[in-house]
Amino acid sequence: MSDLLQRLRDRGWRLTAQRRVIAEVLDGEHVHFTADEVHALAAERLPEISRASVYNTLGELVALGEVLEVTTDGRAKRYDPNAHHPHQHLICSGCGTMRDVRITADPLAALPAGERFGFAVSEAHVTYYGRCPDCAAATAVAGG
Amino acid sequence: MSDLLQRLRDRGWRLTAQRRVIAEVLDGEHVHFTADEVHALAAERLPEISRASVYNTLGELVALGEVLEVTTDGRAKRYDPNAHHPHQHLICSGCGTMRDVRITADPLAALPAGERFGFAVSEAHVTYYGRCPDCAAATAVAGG
DNA sequence: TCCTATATTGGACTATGTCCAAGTCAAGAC
DNA sequence: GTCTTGACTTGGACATAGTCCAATATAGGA
Ligand SMILES: [Mn+2]
Ligand SMILES: [Mn+2]
Ligand SMILES: [Zn+2]
Ligand SMILES: [Zn+2]
Repeated sequence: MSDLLQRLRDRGWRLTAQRRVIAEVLDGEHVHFTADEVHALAAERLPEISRASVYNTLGELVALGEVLEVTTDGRAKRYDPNAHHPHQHLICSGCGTMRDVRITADPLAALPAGERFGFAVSEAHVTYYGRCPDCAAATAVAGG
Repeated sequence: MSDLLQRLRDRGWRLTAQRRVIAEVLDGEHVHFTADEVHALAAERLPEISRASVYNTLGELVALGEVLEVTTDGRAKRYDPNAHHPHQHLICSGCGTMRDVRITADPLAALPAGERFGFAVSEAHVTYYGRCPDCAAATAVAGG
């Protein structure tokens, strides 16, 4: 049993077939699926799983802090199981691929007091944009 | 005539009543309205303006680089007329208020080569989260 | 004033996400 | 192993944000 499933059981969750396949789908590196992608991948193993269960389970995992919700484009939210290692994101503006990255400076230090408008600032998200190697190669072929 | 309307005319845009009121709505500091908010405010001056025209015009302004599209929560996109002065955003996690902020370090410098995965990285967006003074005061009263 | 390419409009349609009442089932009790 | 029950799942209705289109209107030049 995965660490995630064990933690969920410790919290009193019933380990249903639906929750197992969702946990399996979310197991991996650089995983940032949309709810519909999670549903499609889960349905490969458990064809009758419903969209409602996927949304329910993802929402609960986010509430527990086991999964992060990431919204970058104006499209569907993405679900990130890498919740226990703080990180930022690098996104390809061509294909949308998203990589986890770790940065070497604290972005909070770059926000001077005079720019805080009296807010109690607690968190910063940094999102990098660029072209991935695949998209750069495709542009080179197509565009000259 | 505003600078924005002048630039649009220079680009060959027809200056319709709809485009004028949308430009008026977008004139101000710390403006980050949703499309529906732009529509409601524009309709105060021009009641018959359609949602389609608001979406059309906002989309064109974004394509021209006159307005920035900002997506932070999973809700509606926000439209930011402050496109000619690079800035980042500070958002209240209580009420959603968004302020423009300028930071003192280049976030690109914090992303080491080993974390770039072969991407040609071109841009970074930093979003700060915290509680605004109003929401902090409300919490202090309600929560003790 | 007239013409016409461009812009606007209402409404149908798509995508994403939420909610609910009815049925199902995991897991503890025995 | 069987029973019991409250938690879980489900399909479908509903909500919100956004796109698209054919018909209509109009800005601005001739
Ligand atoms: Mn991630
Ligand atoms: Mn802004
Ligand atoms: Zn790419
Ligand atoms: Zn606030």
